[in-house]
Amino acid sequence: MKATITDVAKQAGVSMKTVSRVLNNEPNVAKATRDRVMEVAASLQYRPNLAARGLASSKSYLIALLYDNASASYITNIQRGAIEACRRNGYHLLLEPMPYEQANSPEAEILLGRLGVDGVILTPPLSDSVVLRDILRRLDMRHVAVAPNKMDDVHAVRMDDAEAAFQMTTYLIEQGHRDIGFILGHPNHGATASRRLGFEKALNEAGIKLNEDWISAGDFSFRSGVQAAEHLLSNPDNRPTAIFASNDDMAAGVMSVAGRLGISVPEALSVCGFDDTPIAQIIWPQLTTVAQPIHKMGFKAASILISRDNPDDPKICTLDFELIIRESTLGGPLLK
Amino acid sequence: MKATITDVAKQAGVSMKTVSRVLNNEPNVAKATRDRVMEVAASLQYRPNLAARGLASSKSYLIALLYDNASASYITNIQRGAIEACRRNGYHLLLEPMPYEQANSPEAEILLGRLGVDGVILTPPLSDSVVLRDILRRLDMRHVAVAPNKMDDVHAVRMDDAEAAFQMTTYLIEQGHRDIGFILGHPNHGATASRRLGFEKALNEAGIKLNEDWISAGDFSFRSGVQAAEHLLSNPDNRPTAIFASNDDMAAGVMSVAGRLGISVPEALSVCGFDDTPIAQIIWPQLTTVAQPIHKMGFKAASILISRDNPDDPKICTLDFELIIRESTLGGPLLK
DNA sequence: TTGTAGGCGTTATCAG
DNA sequence: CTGATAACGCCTACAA
Repeated sequence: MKATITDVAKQAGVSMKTVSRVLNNEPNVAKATRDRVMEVAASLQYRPNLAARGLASSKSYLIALLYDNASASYITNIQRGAIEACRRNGYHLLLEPMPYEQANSPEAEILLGRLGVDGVILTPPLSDSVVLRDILRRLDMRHVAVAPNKMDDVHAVRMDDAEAAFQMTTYLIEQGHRDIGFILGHPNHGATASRRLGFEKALNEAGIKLNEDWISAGDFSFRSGVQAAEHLLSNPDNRPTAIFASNDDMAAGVMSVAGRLGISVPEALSVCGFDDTPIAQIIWPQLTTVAQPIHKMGFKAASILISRDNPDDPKICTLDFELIIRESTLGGPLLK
Repeated sequence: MKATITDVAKQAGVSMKTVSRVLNNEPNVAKATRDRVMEVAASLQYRPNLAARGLASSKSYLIALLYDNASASYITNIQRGAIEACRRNGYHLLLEPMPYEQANSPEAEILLGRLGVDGVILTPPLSDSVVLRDILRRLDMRHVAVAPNKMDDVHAVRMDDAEAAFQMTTYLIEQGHRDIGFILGHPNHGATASRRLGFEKALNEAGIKLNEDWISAGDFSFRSGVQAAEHLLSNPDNRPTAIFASNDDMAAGVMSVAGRLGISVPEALSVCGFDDTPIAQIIWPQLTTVAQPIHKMGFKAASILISRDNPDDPKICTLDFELIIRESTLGGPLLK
């Protein structure tokens, strides 16, 4: 049979409350007592029972990560960060996939209701669902959104997607490009609008007229990048000299089409992406992109949930991004 | 305040035990009673408290997924499968990363000890650690290994890696290749040895003498594939006509080197990988590879842990693989 | 600095 | 078929 707190208490000749105090690092325990308890606990291989602890304290020491079919690299990075924060505080991370469509349905409330966790991390595009955030609020569950857009009603960890897209576009313009194509992300994602905004703002400030025809739909998938590129590059006499895809997978799609059409990258076409996923360094030429601090975002999100201070006052944490310049954009018109 | 089982019992005019019976689908409840309880429970938005249930039944309804830095796509697929099985049974999946080196240290026992889950899924390379499996047995924790090699002392979900490598190599030989290079995986992974075994067996049966020089070290990373390819392709007068990489990332590395050296794939060099990760369809030409039923493995693994039958008799479940032939190998010597 | 009593919300036992 | 009552292992109050 497994040792319980009572066993430890008996062996150590103290009350169970004292053992509890020692185990939870509470003050007001004599050092000698503390040491003795620790010793006995170790010798008995005592492990606190999470369920019992949870029942008594009405805490579960569990955090749930809610996600839709985000890219594998994105989701694993968020996970790593969140788990790191959990480990430091004796928490564990639960995985809960939830299709975006379901977020607006009654099922969502049921699923969340039985979850019984201390907090929930929402990742895009779920973090953009107002309905979902309402449900969470109604259920009185702490939650934090990992999201690109500003929200003042919830805790949020974000990155300034618009600013990043602005800077990237400005960089392309500085390379001499004036004919720049843009591939949109999945319409459900808030990031899609933000990135487009930054793109358009940069063109605007540079006095370049927006060519609506060169803004092409996409959904963050490689395949959609291929289709968008086929559209953007279809007219040999009038095509962009640079294409900014809203993520790396779609940028890879562009490169693949360029290769097939004999358009050499970066000499005849500059390509850049967003996210700095592993693929950015695997394709050739390597991809210019925006590195998001995804790992750190996961860490921050979990930390906010775990910390007990000011649970009410919504806090927004904006993290830095970084432009990663690689070969795929080193061939702008200015170089010719 | 949240509704408890007692509230439901009062409202429905029955005892809490009866409510409990209804909720757990136990027999011996009159249909009328059952319906009434269900109704009240719904109207009260009653959700059973996991901690309380866990305490009383000494079950946590939690399964942990233990993993090292497996590839993002591998780990997310396992996750999806495992979660699916969990959901069907009211379980949840906990994520526990653990570096392979740590698996042999005392920390592992501590971490696992406090985990308090009903079962553990081990993924490669952790599933190959005898020490880790011993710890789990000592802690009396149910576990199932997702692993390529045969083990008769634990529950295991596996795929016949050796056979898959054998078939793939045989396929290459049938295409007319006799000079075939092989890139090994990470030495910590049991899959590495199995795949090599299958490769060598195929050469053997075809009466082709093994060229040790053409078996190159790797570690499953893209970078290591690049290095291995640089080695294998270094001598223009004597190089393999096909390279079989132990996974897709390394195969992508090979293609990248081939591109740089002006060796066209598949005309001058056939390349194949293993795993059928997304990258296999993103690189060009698309990669011939082995599709593992990773999702299904995760599902099976979780199902075994959840099911309560024959918990002692170790069961091994071998799943099917599939050879996926794509462009990267459609240029063997026979075609010329 | 330490201990005692009571309860957290379920499930299990055993009687009706 | 149903119900009272006792665990389950820990934490929170409140005493001492």
